[in-house]
Amino acid sequence: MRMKLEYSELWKSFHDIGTEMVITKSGRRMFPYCNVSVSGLVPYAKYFIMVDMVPVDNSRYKWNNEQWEVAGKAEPQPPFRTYIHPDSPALGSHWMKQPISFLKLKLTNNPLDQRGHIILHSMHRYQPRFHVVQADDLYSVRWSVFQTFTFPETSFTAVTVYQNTKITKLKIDHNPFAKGFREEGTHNKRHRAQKNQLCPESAAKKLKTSDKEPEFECFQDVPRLPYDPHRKDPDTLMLSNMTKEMAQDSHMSPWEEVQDPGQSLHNEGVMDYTNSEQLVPGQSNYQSHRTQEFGRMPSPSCTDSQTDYQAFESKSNDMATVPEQMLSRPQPTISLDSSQRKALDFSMSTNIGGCLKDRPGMPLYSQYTMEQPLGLWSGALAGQYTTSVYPQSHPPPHPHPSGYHHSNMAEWSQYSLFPYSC
DNA sequence: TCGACTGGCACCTTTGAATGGT
DNA sequence: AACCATTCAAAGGTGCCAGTCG
Repeated sequence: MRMKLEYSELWKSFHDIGTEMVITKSGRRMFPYCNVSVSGLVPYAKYFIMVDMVPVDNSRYKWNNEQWEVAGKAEPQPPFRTYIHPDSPALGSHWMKQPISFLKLKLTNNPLDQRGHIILHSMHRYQPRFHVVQADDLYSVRWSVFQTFTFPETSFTAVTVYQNTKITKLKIDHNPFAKGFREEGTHNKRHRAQKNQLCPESAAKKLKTSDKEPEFECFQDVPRLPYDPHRKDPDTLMLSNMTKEMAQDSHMSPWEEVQDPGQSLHNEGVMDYTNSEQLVPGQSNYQSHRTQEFGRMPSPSCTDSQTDYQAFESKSNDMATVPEQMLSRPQPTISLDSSQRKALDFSMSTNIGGCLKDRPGMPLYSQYTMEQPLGLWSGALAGQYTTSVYPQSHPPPHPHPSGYHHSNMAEWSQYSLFPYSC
């Protein structure tokens, strides 16, 4: 299986300066947005394609003297969300037919967001990850074969206001929605429009004829992102029928059930971000490699801490080395007796995203899921949970502070729980 | 005091319904 | 009746900026 980032030259032009993505309370699209093409899928097998964003490091940044510099430790990670491409699940032939667009993926800084947007912290760096999961439906995603792809040039700093004016200019130059801010000689269109207020009809007419081409415009040497007006963007569907059905079944928003839980798609067990504390953007820190992970979601019956994750170094330029820390990933699963479930249920109802009140001074961010695929909200009856509770001071390793969790929790990890979570 | 954030604004694109012509 | 092209308004995506907040 191969994945290629479309318009990587445009991404690189942003990356060279230090990509920034605006995040807003209501959600903001990315620009450039993620667009990938895949090959090597089994044409008649069904796949889910997903995206999530992982912190690049454990730092918060500030823009100072025309450059990014570390401004302290990262804030506690907000609820972790995974964006499922709305075509999912679809046949391999469908995914390989044309590039896969994540145009409508939105980023927000609202930790209480109910619309399924990916929640990020401002002034933190993130790296998008693309997951290809071979699964017939959401119920089997949990333990299906998957591969994860990462493109270093897509990393970015989340901001509420652009810091680097060069980034602002690049965005204005290439994003059609920002056309109104482009310069035209000494005056931009905004100024011209103000003049045309005396004669709005002629101004509108002029715009209608001259600004017709609905494409991403690229100046100089930056490639264009083509726009096909005849293509019905699959993103407009927003959710697959499967997801909608699940939502209807549960009388909840699909996002609330599927994506809201703040769970990582895959076990990022020993991701160690602490070694990458550096200025962003580094002047020459662009890494030309691609990373790719291989794995299998654990069997529901597997309760061991280790699974058969594999990774290998790719020979191609598009798929290069796998970070060493990804080679082994713990997969803790625990079975709880009734008293433990009771304690966990109490914790779920009182402490999600907050602190364990009975452990003052030990702020926690809690995530809980149920292992049984059909258990969903009644999963307590199944008696099997996968859970992670970790300090807000991201990242650990940190001695696990909780009293009722897997022994492997000392190894900092965020467990693979998607999508059965709450 | 200052940096981060928010909401409103003007400008723009996108979308889909309505309309008319072939 | 079906198809296509055009028009139009509404919805929504942009960056900017003044004000607010911590």
